[in-house]
Amino acid sequence: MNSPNVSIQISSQETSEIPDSQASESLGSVPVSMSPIERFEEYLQSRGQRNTEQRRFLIERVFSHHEHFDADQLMDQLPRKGSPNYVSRPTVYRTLKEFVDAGLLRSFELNGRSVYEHDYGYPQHDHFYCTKCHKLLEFRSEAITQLLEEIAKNHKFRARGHRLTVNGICDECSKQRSRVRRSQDRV
Amino acid sequence: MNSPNVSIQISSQETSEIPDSQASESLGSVPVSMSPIERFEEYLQSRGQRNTEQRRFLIERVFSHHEHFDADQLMDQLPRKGSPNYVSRPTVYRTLKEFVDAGLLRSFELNGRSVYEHDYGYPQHDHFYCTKCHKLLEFRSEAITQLLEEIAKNHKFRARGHRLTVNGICDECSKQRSRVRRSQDRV
DNA sequence: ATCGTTGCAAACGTTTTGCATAAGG
DNA sequence: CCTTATGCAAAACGTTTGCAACGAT
Repeated sequence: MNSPNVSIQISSQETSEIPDSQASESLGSVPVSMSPIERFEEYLQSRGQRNTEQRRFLIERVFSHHEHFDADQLMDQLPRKGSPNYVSRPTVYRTLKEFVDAGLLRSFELNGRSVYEHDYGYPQHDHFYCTKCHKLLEFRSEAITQLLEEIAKNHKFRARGHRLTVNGICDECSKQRSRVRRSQDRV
Repeated sequence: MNSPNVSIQISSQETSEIPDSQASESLGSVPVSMSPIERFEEYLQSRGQRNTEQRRFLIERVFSHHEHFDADQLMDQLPRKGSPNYVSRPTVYRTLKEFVDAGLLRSFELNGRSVYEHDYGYPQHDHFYCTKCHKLLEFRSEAITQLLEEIAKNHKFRARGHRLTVNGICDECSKQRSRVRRSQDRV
């Protein structure tokens, strides 16, 4: 495999200032009253689409735990061809796209693949990406959102969201520094 | 073509606070005394690599003007097969990767392709991405860099840089809003 | 009965590779 | 000369598509 899969850890220690409550209008997430499943059903209905077994199965899996994943990782967790709830690769891709359209998931690109994460009902956050262990760590900062809103306003840019990834070395990897040391990582 | 090519405009109106001078240690760019070409020569020497005609030609092209580009866009500007300074596609890809390794270029992914931009000697900045006209606009904010450094420190994360893209609609497209209006953009 | 959805296979677009030849040092 | 770099062709990668069969409404 070329690019390593990405694992996830949540680091939710609020970083600074204002607690995350009133999610901001243009850059934050939206308060929630339905479950993802209900929300998706509504979405499908509103567009004359059908609530199939595969879609039901996938949404259940995807929202059963909070984790970042890509299409491959999701497929790996699903029943194999021949087993009861098999879902084909194209359908997985198609359905993930629908989840994004429906506002249930957000996606971003990392190492040449699309990574998905919960959006619906999940607070705005950004990521640290450890270039050593390839873990993706979440962090929240209302200050970033506010700062970006201000900057966007100054530039007359109508912001609809942002993608921010801070690259570097996570605490864990920093500590292991002198452990194995293969050849010396290019920085 | 699947994903639209990305054009670039620079919007360097400083957004707030501190002027960009002392580029910060871990997240900013580094002050410069050599030209990109000299710097690359040094890099090659230090690794026992060769300064070939193709590399010289490419670095000259890439640094002749400041613009974002992807491999395709670069290839389009280069001489065709048969012409004097033809450089093959694999070599373009290999060389771009070297430029990144050498610290001359930075790259990020957009719509499933790698986009490159000057790094060496170019100040830290981030981007607005207009989802309507697919233009990439630069903006600079020292405040973001500082905020991220603080957040990283709080999380014991050793930051080595970041990627930030604010998505939305640029001023120009906002004004044209009611002009054509194809179907109503999904938000 | 209709029309959206699925699985399959095969395509796609971007990037990478193996290898023989060319050329820098 | 020795080794790295190049160009070619072909592969690999993640993702998407056309289409016939299927299934929800």
